[in-house]
Amino acid sequence: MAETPPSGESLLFLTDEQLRKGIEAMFFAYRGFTADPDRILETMDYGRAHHRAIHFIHRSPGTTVSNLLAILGVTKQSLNRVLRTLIEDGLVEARVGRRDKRERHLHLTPKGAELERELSDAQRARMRAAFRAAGPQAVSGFRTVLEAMMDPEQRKQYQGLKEAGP
Amino acid sequence: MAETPPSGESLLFLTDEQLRKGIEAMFFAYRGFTADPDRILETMDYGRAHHRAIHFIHRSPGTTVSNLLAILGVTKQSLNRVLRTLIEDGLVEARVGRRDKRERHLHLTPKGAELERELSDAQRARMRAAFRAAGPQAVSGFRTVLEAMMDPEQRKQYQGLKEAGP
DNA sequence: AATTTACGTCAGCCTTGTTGACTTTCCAAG
DNA sequence: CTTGGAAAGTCAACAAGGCTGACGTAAATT
Repeated sequence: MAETPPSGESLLFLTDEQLRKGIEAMFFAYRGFTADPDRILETMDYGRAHHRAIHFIHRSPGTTVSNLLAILGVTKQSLNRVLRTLIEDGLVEARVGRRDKRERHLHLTPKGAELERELSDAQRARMRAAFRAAGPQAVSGFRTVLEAMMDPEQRKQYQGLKEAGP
Repeated sequence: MAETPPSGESLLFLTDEQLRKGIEAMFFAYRGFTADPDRILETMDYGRAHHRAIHFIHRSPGTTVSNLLAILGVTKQSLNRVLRTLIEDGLVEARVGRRDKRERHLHLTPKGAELERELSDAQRARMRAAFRAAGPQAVSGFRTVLEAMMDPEQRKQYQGLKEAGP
């Protein structure tokens, strides 16, 4: 495909029209991105907020409530409502910290892990199809732009949440 | 089922881990994407729903309510609430259709256009910075992947809303 | 001992989405 | 001309999921 040369002249990809296309691409794609899990969730009593909590607990088992708060960027009251139902329904387990007993370390139960798999399977299937159709080079660009679009704090969360903290 | 075996060349960009990164990139980037307009909107009595309406009316002046409904993917009751306040506040004008007087053709007033500019300036600034940092090739990939991630209907809206319909 | 931190909870509010039922307007087909 | 149905608007009721503020408790820190 005819890529623009990296020389200084073609800054055409920065025109307002191109930017508007980018903005709308984000809007429409995000809808597609959430559509599949949403369909699954709406058959249960859960919503997108539950999905997010489950996703990040799965990603970082043993993470604390305040860690999750920082990642999700919501208030503790809002998160607590979600977390409470997940714990009541036996999808999430909150273990009191060994070293610091004020902390609650969050884990998915087998049942929670099962729902997580169901949700992320659906979401990954779409992402995989999109990735495959677009090819590795496009995927690389996709990730580069998205990362550049994040707030610095969010970028840090994105890059390095390998360990759940001390 | 198992992973598709790497057919010679690396399909490593389709691993579950890579897909998970893509999923989280979408999540965090979308937050950044909406952050700037949200900050502006919260000082007024408006929310993200108002922004979306204003954006698409600006994009397709004279669009009808049902057009907007299809683009935004919400119920007319939900859209109507937003639209009503925008009309009351003098940001949007609803002109009765000439050919079909049931239709309302939506236009931004000067005041509405001013808010649109303020909002999209903020959003474009971030998008521009991200595009510039990533480069044209990455931007191309970004758009390719996002497009592949949309639902077919959304993709159609994305590609061809040049004209406001018959 | 006093303060700070982590978490939970109650109460109340807002935005933005949903359904369902109903009316008005008006184009177009019979 | 009548009528069916599409387009638009409205009212009512409700839910999810954000928010703030206030308060309580246990545990760690100073």
